[in-house]
Amino acid sequence: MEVELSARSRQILEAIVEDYIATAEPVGSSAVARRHALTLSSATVRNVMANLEEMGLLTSPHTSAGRIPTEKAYRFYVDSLVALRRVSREEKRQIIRHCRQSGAGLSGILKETSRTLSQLSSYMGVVVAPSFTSDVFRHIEFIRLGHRKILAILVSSKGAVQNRLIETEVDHAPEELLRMGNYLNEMMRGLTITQARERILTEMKNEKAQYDHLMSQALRFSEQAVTVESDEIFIEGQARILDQPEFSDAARMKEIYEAFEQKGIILQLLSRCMTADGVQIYIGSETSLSRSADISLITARFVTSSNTVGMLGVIGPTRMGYSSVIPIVDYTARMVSRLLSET
Amino acid sequence: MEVELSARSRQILEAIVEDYIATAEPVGSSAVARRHALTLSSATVRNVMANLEEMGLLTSPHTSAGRIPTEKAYRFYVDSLVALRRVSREEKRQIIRHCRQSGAGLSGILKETSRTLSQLSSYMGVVVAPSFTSDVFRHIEFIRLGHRKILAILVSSKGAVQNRLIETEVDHAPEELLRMGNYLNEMMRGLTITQARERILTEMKNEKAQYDHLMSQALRFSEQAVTVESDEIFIEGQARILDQPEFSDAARMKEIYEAFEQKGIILQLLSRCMTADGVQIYIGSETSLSRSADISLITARFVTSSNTVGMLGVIGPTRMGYSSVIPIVDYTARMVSRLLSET
DNA sequence: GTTGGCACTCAAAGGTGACGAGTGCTATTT
DNA sequence: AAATAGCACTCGTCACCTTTGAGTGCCAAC
Repeated sequence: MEVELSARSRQILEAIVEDYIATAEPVGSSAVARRHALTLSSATVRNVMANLEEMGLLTSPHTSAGRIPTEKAYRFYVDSLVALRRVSREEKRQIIRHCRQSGAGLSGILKETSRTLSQLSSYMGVVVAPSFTSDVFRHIEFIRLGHRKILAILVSSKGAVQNRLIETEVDHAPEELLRMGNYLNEMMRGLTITQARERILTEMKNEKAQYDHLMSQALRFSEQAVTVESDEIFIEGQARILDQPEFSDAARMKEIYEAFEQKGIILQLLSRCMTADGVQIYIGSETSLSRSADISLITARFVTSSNTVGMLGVIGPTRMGYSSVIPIVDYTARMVSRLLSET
Repeated sequence: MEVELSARSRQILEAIVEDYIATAEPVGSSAVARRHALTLSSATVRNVMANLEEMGLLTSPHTSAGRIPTEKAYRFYVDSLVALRRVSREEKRQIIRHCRQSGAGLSGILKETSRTLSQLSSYMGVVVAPSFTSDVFRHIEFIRLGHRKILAILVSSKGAVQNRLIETEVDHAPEELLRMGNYLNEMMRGLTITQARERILTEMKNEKAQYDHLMSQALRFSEQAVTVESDEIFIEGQARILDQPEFSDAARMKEIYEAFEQKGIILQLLSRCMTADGVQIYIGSETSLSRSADISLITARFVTSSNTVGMLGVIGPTRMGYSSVIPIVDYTARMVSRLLSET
């Protein structure tokens, strides 16, 4: 889908896209001629615009309104027109400060990052925690909470913690639990969570384990503990999207909010981005989010020292301030990667 | 603010409130006379309605519309008119099932509860986790994650887990961390988190501790670990509120969503409910949530075996189906209490 | 190739009047 | 004296119309 355009057409298209991003109103030929101090009359611009419309880059909502960029136009815009803004010193400061300040483990950092993204972009921030499964196992522990109830705590080397309540058939003494823990910690040292899980399953079939009651118990408990729940995902700044005029109507918004309550959808979407490096941009239907709502998504992945991969980004209207959001997402991903690699 | 009303006035008021709850439209005199098969003409109803308006229980948006209940009317309605529906067998089944199914510790249960509340009421469900602080301390543990980085894990007897990343000045060997943990676990056995915190602070001034380097380190770490973050709060079903006609306008909704992003506000609100037993109902301005938005809140507290208290409830429009939501909240609170007391 | 001019289109905004739901008052019935 | 029927009145809603103006497309002129 290569688009060939003369320099002038490009210039005009850029002007239209940026105008529309700024105002959310269809932009007319005279507005382009005036605002951009091109040495062109509106009539000429009109001719060019007619061309662009024919090429599927613009549409008019009706005959006597201005024109609106299509998805294709946004695509072209971000691919070859947009002049990326620098991330300002102040923004950098904010990103770094927020990354660091949060005290409460991995979740805390990521949640704070999501909030920062939302603040700086004025759209929604979204962060998907690195999948636990490829993290390296660090520690497992069983704590007796009460009669026949124990809490399993699983810690990865990145500080991600997962805990799970387990009901047991018999009551276990703390010493037993300690021995189980030691046994498992020994067994799973250095493995990733996925590997650990496999190891547990093979061990369970092992003859020796089957005769040692305590060991078989330990294996069964740990099998529950390493079964990973759905990934953590942080979406912040949902209210901000209401500022966008195109979402001021209730039906539209409902669609979006419902999409987001199904966090699974986003997860699926984002998992696609995991493979590629650098900033990824999905415009409108490319997001395969709710059918019609004009949503765009700018994401980048971040990595940790143990090579697990997470995702962060910004969700906003197609009519989004790409020139400033793209660098922010990029920079934030770098910072988070650096922070998480300092282990 | 006692309101004295004749039986007939009460009946009519009830009819109006319920009609309005059902339709969200101002209700007129003839509608009342007809729908309720009272042996009264619309003219008579009009007289009564004029009375009720004088008493501040009704308002008319304009001369020739029907009338709308005021906050005061809702208050009176829930205090002395409403006929509570039974919780249906099916609803009970759902509540119980959802409470139990969730595997992932306390947070999981509470989140699921919030979702269930939202589903059954068709409004928003909200759950505030029992404040950790009055929970009994169970276990503390330090895990070395990497160079000069340790993870502190604090577990309460109810299975609530809090973890915190700590950067240390020197690198600690696992054995040291183990000894610290043992020391602290011994020291804080049987105390509540609050008491444990105090204990730590007094110990830190203790001479003996000041000379034992390891001990003083342990105390400093644990002090960070027991410092409680903001309470956990689960709000589910935010999209549902968009179904309510009175919130179909964007400005209204924005107000609400912003209020909820500031979870602190809700927390403050809910903490008031903690003291009282049974179902609490806050109507409109009583919620002291966003000034104007017509929001009501139905809450009940739940308790755990260790006597910590959490809050759950439903947030909806003032025009809410009180007769069915109140029993649902009540029943859910009882179930959650029972579930959490089974330790 | 660019431009000015002009006829044309169409949504948005404003105005008008019929309609009807609902009220308040009063005279009348029970 | 309480309940009702009747009636004039109010006022928002709806359907319909006109006006306005931004914007287009096309053509003839530069």
